Amino acid sequence: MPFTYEYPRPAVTVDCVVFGLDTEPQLKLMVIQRAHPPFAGEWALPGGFVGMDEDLEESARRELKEETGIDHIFLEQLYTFGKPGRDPRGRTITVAYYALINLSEHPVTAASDAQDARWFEVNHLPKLAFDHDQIVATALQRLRGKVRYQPIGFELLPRKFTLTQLQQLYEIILEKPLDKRNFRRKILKMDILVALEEYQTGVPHRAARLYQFDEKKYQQKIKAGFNFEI
Amino acid sequence: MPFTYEYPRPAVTVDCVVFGLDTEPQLKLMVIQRAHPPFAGEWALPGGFVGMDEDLEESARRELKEETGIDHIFLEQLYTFGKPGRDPRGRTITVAYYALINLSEHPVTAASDAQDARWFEVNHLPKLAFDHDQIVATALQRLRGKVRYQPIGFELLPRKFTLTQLQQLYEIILEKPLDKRNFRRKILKMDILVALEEYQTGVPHRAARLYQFDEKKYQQKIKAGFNFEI
DNA sequence: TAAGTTTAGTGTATTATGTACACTATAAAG
DNA sequence: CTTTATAGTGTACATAATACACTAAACTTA
Repeated sequence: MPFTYEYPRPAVTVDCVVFGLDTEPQLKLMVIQRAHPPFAGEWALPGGFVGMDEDLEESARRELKEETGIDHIFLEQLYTFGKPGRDPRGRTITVAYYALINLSEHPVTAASDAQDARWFEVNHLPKLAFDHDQIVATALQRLRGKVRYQPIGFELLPRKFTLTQLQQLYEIILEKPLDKRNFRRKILKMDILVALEEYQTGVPHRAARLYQFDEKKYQQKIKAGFNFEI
Repeated sequence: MPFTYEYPRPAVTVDCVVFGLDTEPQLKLMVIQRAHPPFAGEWALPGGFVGMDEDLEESARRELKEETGIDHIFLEQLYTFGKPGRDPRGRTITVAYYALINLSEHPVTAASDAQDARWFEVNHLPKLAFDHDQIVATALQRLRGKVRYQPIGFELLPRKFTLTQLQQLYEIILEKPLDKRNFRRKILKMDILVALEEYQTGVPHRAARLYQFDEKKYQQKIKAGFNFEI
């Protein structure tokens, strides 16, 4: 049963707001330099057109891989932006996704569509093409809101991490200092971390214990209605 | 600067999940009976195609008005559904919105596109066309999550309401009983309600005081980072 | 090898918030 | 004026949030 009338249709794209964290205590954003008009040479979010037989999230993952080499990461739908005029080529609706990634385990290689792919500190972003500034602002708001009551922050850390790293992550996202003892008590009480018999290496001072996020325990606690507020 | 290549494009629609409440302690959902194929005669969410020069929210409001007569209500973007195959006519991406409405102040009149528009209790919904069941489930989840930390529930009540009505609303949405004294203390402490010098009428027992939601105070408190958890 | 430097790791007292719980007040109906 | 139905109120107890400072361990360097 095909469409009986054909209407003029908006173009549909996906865009990805990819947040990353490495050793520096600064949240970073992945941006690409556009190879083609409009806005050729300017910075923009990785993204592109939705394929006719592709699910939306699938499109987002494909574009991200094509343009930045990033694959297999946490990705969640953010919001859909569709104001007429947001793309000079004509009516375009974009479904925005946001992603979290641990930089030290995911090298980035600019590819095909993009001339260049780079990490910028979220507090020092260049002007972005289209309405991408607004999309990033929305993503930051979502991230800050969500991290407060869902432990998504682990996605930004290596698989094994110290409690100090975890605390710094929360401090960066929430933009406020946290008390070490209170933070540890709270996060350990959630009982979703496994303390490993391993310690940090290569530091010129006492080595910290490593922990791992326990996805299974977390899923169980969710079902039981447990509260993960920080 | 027009598009240089034209791709085949998905169709883009909006769908509205409209929750309503009247005197019965039951959350209701607005559904329409489809006048045309596909799924002619079946129940579905109000919605339709996005106009080429229309913002997404504008489309949602227009469709809602055309199909149900409902206008000027709380409306917020929910999620975008785009799995290939979700519409038998061909690839269709729908941007879903959810709305809250006070039934006693908003009569519903089925119009044009829809044969019939009706309220169903959310716990006794008929099978819905397309993937609309899933969209409703997502909306319910969002409503339950959101009502816990944002006072959006007022949208479901008349402008002037009693604290008992407000409490019942929370009990309906959260599906659990709340303590009267604790509830009142908490909600009044937020200081976003105005106690009126007016009382309920027409009840065969002591009349309850009426309150009004104070939008200005609420906006101020939001800016000050106030917490509205129930 | 002792002293210095740097971060890891730990407990307690105080305050604020959440929770559980039952009676009196008021208005209308009969 | 008694009955019925809902409105409206306070307190004691348990739990959670907050503020705060020292010792432990590992490496560096004199």
